[in-house]
Amino acid sequence: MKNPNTADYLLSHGIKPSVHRVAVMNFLLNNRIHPTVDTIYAALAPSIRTLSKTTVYNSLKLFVEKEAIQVIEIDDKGARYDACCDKHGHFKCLACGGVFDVFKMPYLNQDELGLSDFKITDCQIYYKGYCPDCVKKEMHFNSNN
Amino acid sequence: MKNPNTADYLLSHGIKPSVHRVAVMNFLLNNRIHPTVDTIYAALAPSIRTLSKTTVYNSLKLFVEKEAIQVIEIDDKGARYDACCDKHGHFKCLACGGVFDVFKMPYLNQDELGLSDFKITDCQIYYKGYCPDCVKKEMHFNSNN
DNA sequence: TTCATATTTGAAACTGTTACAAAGTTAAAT
DNA sequence: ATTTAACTTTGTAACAGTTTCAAATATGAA
Ligand SMILES: [Mn+2]
Ligand SMILES: [Mn+2]
Ligand SMILES: [Zn+2]
Ligand SMILES: [Zn+2]
Repeated sequence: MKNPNTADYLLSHGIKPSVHRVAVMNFLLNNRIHPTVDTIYAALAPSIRTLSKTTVYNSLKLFVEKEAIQVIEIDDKGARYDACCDKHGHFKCLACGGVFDVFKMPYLNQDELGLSDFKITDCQIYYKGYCPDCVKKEMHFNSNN
Repeated sequence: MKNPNTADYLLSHGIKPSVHRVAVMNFLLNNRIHPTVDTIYAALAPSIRTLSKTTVYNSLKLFVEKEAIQVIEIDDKGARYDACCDKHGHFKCLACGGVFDVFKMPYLNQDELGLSDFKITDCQIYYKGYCPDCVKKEMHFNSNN
């Protein structure tokens, strides 16, 4: 499970690859589901008995700072983390809570947007609604997620 | 201050125009600054001595449900509220906290996005960075807002 | 005035996240 | 091997924004 590529990936972003950090990064690289902190912690805690949730928070925050991953703050139900740093949008299903990539994005030019005099450091595009599976199942009225 | 147009606006969205609701809606209509709950409460409390922050929360939630306003959840520092329900993006300055409208948006077609089988109910576009004023003042390293 | 209904309040609960001091780990220098 | 300094991790408590809820208040029709 301790993929050597994962340690190299962290090193290439100036992150010291501790055992816990490698485990968290590895999970993100191998589970492209935009997991929450709780999902990551729940998945890793059984096999890493000494892992604390604070360490998951610490690691993810560090990864984001070092631009090894990106964070998706699509609602106030818990941030999602994405090992893919390419510019892309996200769709969140209000029924099942799943987060889907939206890679086919229109080209956005800073001048065309009327933001010539701004310094843009980040752009996030969020869609919400119901995913194909939930549309089929008519699961249109769920509450949480 | 009790603008009759504001009561009519609420009524047209199926909202009973109580004194407090009219005050909150009125503030949003006359202050297009994407205010937070705290900003609204701080502005109204002096003149409406009996106003509670919970009522501001209640009113805004109702307005959003009835689609009389829209909510901008651009970060976890407090939701912003916008009397303009037209589809547009927002830019938040990381230095001064100001939220700016981005009306010149590219056209986004559901099929072109690869979301043909999804049911899209909402789309939000968020930019972050530094506004022209803060770029000039080189206020690039503020913490809060 | 009475009654039913709707609104508002204030306090407490809740959620995701952060701060922090103490404890543990690592590895270079001695 | 031992010391030392720097870094990592932990667990708890604090924090911020928001929601819940029962009690209090207001509204308005009969
Ligand atoms: Mn993604
Ligand atoms: Mn706006
Ligand atoms: Zn779904
Ligand atoms: Zn600014």
